[in-house]
Formats: sequence, C-alpha cells, structure tokens
Amino acid sequence: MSKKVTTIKKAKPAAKKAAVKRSSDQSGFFEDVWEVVRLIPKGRVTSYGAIANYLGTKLSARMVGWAMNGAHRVKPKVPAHRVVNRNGMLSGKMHFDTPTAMRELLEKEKIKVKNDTIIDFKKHYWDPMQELGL
DNA sequence: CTCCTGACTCAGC
DNA sequence: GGCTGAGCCAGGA
Repeated sequence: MSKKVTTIKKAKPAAKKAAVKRSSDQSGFFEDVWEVVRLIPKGRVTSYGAIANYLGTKLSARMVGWAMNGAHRVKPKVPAHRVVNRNGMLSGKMHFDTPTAMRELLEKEKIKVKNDTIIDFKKHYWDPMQELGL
C-alpha cells in the first residue's frame, strides 16, 4: 500500500491552530532548526535539505519541515517564509496564516516570487554550512 | 503501544 | 523529463 499517491491536496483546511502544548519544547532538534532559520539573513532563503544537512539529518529533510510545524508556536519569531523546498517553491505557504503571507514576506525581502516559486532561488540561496561554516 | 501522516528529497521507470 | 515509489524521523491519534 505505501503512500497515498500523488494527488496533491491543494485545498487543505486551516487545520487546528490551537492544541498548543509547550510541554515538549526540549526536542533540541527543533530548536536547532529554528536557530538556523533565524540566522538566515534578510533577503536570503534556504532549503530544508540544507538545514537538515547542517544539522546532520540530511537524510530526513522532512524533520526540518516538521520543526517548522512547531515554529508557529515558538516564542521568537521564526522566518519560516525564508525556508522553502529545494525547488524554491513555497511549499509551506499553505501553513501560514494566509496562503499569500509567505509570498508577501518574501517580496518584502526583495525576493521575487512567481507562481509560488522563488525566482533566482539559487541566487538568494543561503547555505548554513557555507555561511556558518561547517 | 501501534499505525500513519507529514512544510522533503532522491532514485527509478 | 515527468511521475511513482521508497526512505527518513518524529509526533499525534
């Protein structure tokens, strides 16, 4: 059975934003992700794989996105809008308050976004290992 | 405790 | 060159 197939669900409900339990904030892994994301300079973007690789979990870029899931409830604001998939597509825009919030924020950073995809993504690409120094 | 899903990515067809 | 399948880890039901 495997997966659910490729039918990508676009219209996804806002889901529950409540149910916020700050009990498991010791994940460590999550904090690391948020920290790296917060280190992303303005006008720069990075991919999940880059962060995952920097953390050493390159084999699981998913976890990075998972960490973002909690980024909404973290105290310091996490520029999740600067984190996109390796394609530069705003995959997580649907998880923002509004589907256009991510694009608005990116455009505010002088980053061109077209069709939910960052133009010249490679140019705005910010590698934590390269900038932070492995 | 078990099963599944999930903001990804790579490899295979 | 686009789509399918499988792998990864962690948290929620």
